[in-house]
Amino acid sequence: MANSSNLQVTFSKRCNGVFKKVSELCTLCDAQAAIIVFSPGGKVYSFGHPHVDYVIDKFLAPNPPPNDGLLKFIDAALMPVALPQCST
Amino acid sequence: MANSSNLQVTFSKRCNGVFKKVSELCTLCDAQAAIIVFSPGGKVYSFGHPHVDYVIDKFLAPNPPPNDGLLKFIDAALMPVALPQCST
DNA sequence: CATTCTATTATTAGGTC
DNA sequence: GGACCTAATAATAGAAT
Repeated sequence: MANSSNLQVTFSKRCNGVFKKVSELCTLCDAQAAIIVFSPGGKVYSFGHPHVDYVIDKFLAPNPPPNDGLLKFIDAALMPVALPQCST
Repeated sequence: MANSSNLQVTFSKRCNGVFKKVSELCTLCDAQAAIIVFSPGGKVYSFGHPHVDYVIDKFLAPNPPPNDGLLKFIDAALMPVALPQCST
């Protein structure tokens, strides 16, 4: 593809193509899926089956010990620091 | 497709196809994207550019102002607590 | 931006290994 | 589960609206 206005057109077409593919994957194969796309222009497009948020939640909070990825980071951030002891 | 073992095969093939399409969308169109798929068997497959978590954060935390949602939560978690004063 | 058109290219189901 | 093959189907770039 050539310049940056064609890029936007190509993005539109391919984005539609991907969304269609994801939709087909869900309906034909009985899968649950979510896709989030930020265009070069900054706009966000999303699709999810049964819902985007449902799939994200399921992804972020898996049943067997959820301490992975970002959640692990948050857990670390929430760890209480050792407070200075007050000597009387 | 016929029975349920073929369904698994079809899922594998189509899932790979979708991931390739998403990958192409990112590289060819300079987009940021994340996709999460739960197979009929319950296994999870994910892909994201630059990272799955990055895109999810950006999706969950709308831009204006940048310190929202999860990032805000992390900031709050990192805020120093008021230390008890030591009275002499 | 989205849609339509069309020749070209890529994906897919089904089979086999 | 994967990798490879092939005929049938679908997606895509580019130009125009």
